[in-house]
Amino acid sequence: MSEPANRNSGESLLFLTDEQLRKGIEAMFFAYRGFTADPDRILADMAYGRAHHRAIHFIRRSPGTTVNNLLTILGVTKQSLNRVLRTLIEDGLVESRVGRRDKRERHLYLTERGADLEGQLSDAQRERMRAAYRAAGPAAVAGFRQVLEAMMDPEIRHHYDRLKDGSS
Amino acid sequence: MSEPANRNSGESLLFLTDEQLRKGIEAMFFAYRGFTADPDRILADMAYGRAHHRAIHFIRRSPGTTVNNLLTILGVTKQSLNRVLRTLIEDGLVESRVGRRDKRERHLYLTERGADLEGQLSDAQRERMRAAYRAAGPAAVAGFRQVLEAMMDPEIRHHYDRLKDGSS
DNA sequence: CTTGGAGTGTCAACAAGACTGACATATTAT
DNA sequence: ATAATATGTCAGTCTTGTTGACACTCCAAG
Repeated sequence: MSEPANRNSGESLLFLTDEQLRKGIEAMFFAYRGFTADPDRILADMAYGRAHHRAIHFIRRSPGTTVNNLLTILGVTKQSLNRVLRTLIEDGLVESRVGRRDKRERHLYLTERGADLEGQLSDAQRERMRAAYRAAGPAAVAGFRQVLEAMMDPEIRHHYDRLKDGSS
Repeated sequence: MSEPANRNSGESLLFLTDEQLRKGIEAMFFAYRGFTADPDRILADMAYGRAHHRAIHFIRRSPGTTVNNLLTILGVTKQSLNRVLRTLIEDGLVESRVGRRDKRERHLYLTERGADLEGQLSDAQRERMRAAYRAAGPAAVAGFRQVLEAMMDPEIRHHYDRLKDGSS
């Protein structure tokens, strides 16, 4: 193929072979396995799974969020989320309060016990993230976030951006 | 909280708050959704799922790989993989050849039809990866890979490193 | 005030894809 | 010969996702 010999450095560095992209795809696959490994190990001992982890993560992140909002963020059906929420509420990890303005809505909060579990799971996951950040260095971390953000669907990106940012 | 006012820049930039790490965790979660979205859409029309995609990806990557090897890379049980492989072989997307040195082993190859599907799925996934790489720039891509690699379990990292690298 | 629609909860049925455990069969290594 | 390895398969379970249907509460528009 007739690739021009000289271009500016930005463009030439952005000539990406299929093999380079493939390696990036594999990095995502393997890294995600590591990313979920620690919480999964903790959850395996209890009657909970990854879905419960996700629910309590985002409830802790946005206390008082509604079921519908959580639905959108998690990208699952209400039936699927409801099963998870029901067990968490029954077990006393999550509290569901009827909305005062709109009584159809349920606002979700972690109980003390729920916050305990969330902390335990988050600690494990953050520890791995922290170790990876330290190993890679600050510049790498910035790049990491940039690429991940560019990989999100625009709608999802919108929800992501609305979550409190810890970069300040 | 007696943080020394002056440290070297590397250390001070590596002081990571829980909120910063939390944001990174969420970035992984949302980005992985985008990462799998395109192949999932294609597969939804067929009788295949994400598990089939993973299998043919790594068969295409390491033609002639054995069942046991694939098992380790994918991190699933042989029963789980066998179900997937069986359908792929029955449908003529994957060929299983008895090993010539060790006749217990089965070496796996994509057929022409299998390679077609693999290409279709990979094209979609690579396109998103390429777009994200372009949007973030070359420096970000390097950091992205560094952090992901540091996040992998050491054993898995070993398998990852052994796959052909496209960075040359 | 009635009616329509939105937000929520719940029931039932189902499917993908993971798991464990047990067992069969070749084949190779000791 | 015997033990270990590589694979395949059957049976059962679990988590987590899906559709579809239906009821209830509440808000807002007519």
